[in-house]
Amino acid sequence: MKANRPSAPTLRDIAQAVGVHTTTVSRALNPRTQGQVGAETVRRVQKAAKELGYQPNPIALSLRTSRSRTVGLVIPDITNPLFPPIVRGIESALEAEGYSGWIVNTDNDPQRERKLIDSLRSRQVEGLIVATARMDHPLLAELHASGVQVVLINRRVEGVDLPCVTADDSSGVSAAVAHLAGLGHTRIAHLAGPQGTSTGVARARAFRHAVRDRGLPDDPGLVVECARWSEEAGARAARTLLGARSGVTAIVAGNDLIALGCYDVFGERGLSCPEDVSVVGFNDMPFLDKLRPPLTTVRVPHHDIGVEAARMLLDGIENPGRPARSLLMPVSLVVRGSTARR
Amino acid sequence: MKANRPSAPTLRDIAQAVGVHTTTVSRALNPRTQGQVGAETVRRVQKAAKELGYQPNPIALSLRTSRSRTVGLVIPDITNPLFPPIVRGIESALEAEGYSGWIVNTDNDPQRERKLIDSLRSRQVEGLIVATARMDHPLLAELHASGVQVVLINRRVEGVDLPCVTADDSSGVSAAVAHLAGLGHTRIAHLAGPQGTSTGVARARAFRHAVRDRGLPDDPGLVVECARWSEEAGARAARTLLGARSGVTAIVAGNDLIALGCYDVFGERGLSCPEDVSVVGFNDMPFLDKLRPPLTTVRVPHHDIGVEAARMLLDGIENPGRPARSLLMPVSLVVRGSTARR
DNA sequence: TTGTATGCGTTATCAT
DNA sequence: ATGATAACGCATACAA
Repeated sequence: MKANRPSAPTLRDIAQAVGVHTTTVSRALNPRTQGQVGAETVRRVQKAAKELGYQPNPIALSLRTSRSRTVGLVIPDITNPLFPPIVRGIESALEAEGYSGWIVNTDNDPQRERKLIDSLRSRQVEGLIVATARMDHPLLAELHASGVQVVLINRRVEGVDLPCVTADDSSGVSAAVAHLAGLGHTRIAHLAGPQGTSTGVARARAFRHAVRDRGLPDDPGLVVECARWSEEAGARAARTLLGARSGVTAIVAGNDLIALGCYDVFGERGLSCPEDVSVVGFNDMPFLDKLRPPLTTVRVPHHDIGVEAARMLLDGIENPGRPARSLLMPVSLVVRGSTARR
Repeated sequence: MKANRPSAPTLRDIAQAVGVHTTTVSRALNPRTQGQVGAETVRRVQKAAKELGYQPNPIALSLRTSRSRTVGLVIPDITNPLFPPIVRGIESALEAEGYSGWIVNTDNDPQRERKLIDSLRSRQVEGLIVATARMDHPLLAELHASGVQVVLINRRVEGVDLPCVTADDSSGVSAAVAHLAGLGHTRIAHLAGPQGTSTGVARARAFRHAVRDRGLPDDPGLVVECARWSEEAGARAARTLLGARSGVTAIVAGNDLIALGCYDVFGERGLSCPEDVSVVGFNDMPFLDKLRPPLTTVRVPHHDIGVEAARMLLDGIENPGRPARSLLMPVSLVVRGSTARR
């Protein structure tokens, strides 16, 4: 036997209960239009609404208004420990304004990304927070051109003036290099993130600057690009770097996962960290303090990045046409056990 | 200047282009009703639809049909590394059937949970996958009673016959105890998860059975309950356990986070693992192999749990009234460095 | 085989 | 201050 599920009460139900027209109920319940309705009527409508347990139907509302109080969260993969804290930050800021977020995972597949964003748009999301930007990203340029509200996190796009919230990559890398130089390291290498991403480029550039500023060798062989921001790609690049017998004693990894890839290669080659080689990561993802050895890394305020990105997006939704801002979030070096005096 | 964003084409646009009525277009595009339309008309309609880039409007569709091809994912906190793989599993199974999932984080707050589930329901989700079940959970009982499709993961609810997908806790704990006993440990303790959750109870019960079956002491002092499934709660319980000077040489932790709490306490007390005390976790969350020491744990097929839960839910949606099944997913012990011979 | 009419729940635009 | 009407995009009972 099917459960007897009474369908949710509508404006019409309230109207009937109170003895007024649905239009009046709508106005009485909408703070913006409440003034148009008699005070006594408002009172009775609100009472009835509460008694019936009225909840506005967001779907009907969307259909009518073409809005949804919803934004899309476009990330590569929620399985990357970087993203959950950002997502929570985003959602807490959205929630404060009565919005909510819809998460999609693109797996860095442009086709999939396009499909998912289409689906998001067909659901009338009012904006997009995008963490998958590549430097050359036609889809984002397209969206921007067609007036879709977009905020980028962690990444930028070349030649498109999109608002973004990123970590201060330059300061972070610089602090890492300073730390290693202070420990007496002179041949410092960089396992760079993919150079198709602005973050990869920014960190690599910052690395070269930092190294040069200290009068250390800016040998091209000391920078190896990783194909992806992953442990495996990091390991591959670390093998190249370490195979070249370049006398490297310290590595600035593009991010924590790449640093983990280094750990794997140290294991393979019988190198010990930090005795033989020091490593610094980037991001400070969870549980890094419990690794063997605990990873020295650059802490990034993920939650805050999410909060700021959400605020920026809501701001753009409310004030379209406002010029794009870029927010640089402060980072800090967290010294743990993976770095030691040379 | 506002971008000229042409609104998405509707059935009406196609109808106009082809010169038929919207009804005909609707039928021609709907596989189920295509037979009612002339083959030639179908062809022309489909051609026009493709040319115009028609995408059905899911909101209008929802309003009309009270469905949404959407399900709600109710989890405590996406920041817990346990959940992302499950979420991905769920989404891949949903995607295959044209469904998608909407994630909400309850933070284990019943008020918040109710609010979020209300919001999900008002968005016409066709079902719920719930990971936040407590043994006594009136809200879930309510939902079940009112005919909402629900599938539980990781947890069960007492006295309510809800379908669920869980790890085989009993086998996992049993394997952990067998492993430790095989290493010569006799005083084995259990840091149990919250006893308000079925998982906490199941693992604790399995622990006592396993210990007794081997003729080892089933001392009540050897089981300490953690207030939450967290590192901090695990540490607190570990302090209690280790403070009691009970001669414990091995610990079966309720889950990996609790095991990490043990690591913290070992650090505080100058105990070394596995020399002084062995620890086994549960779940095999990411990066455990890189801890100091690498954590021996019970691997749970998170992705598969997600896949099965989603399939079960879709099955329930398509065939309401089908009896609830409980699916037990196989686990396996992963031996690493946190356990050693006594 | 195709078209007409209606309604899902809401709000905007009129009119009263 | 309130009501009547229409429309958002779609699917369906009914008519032709």
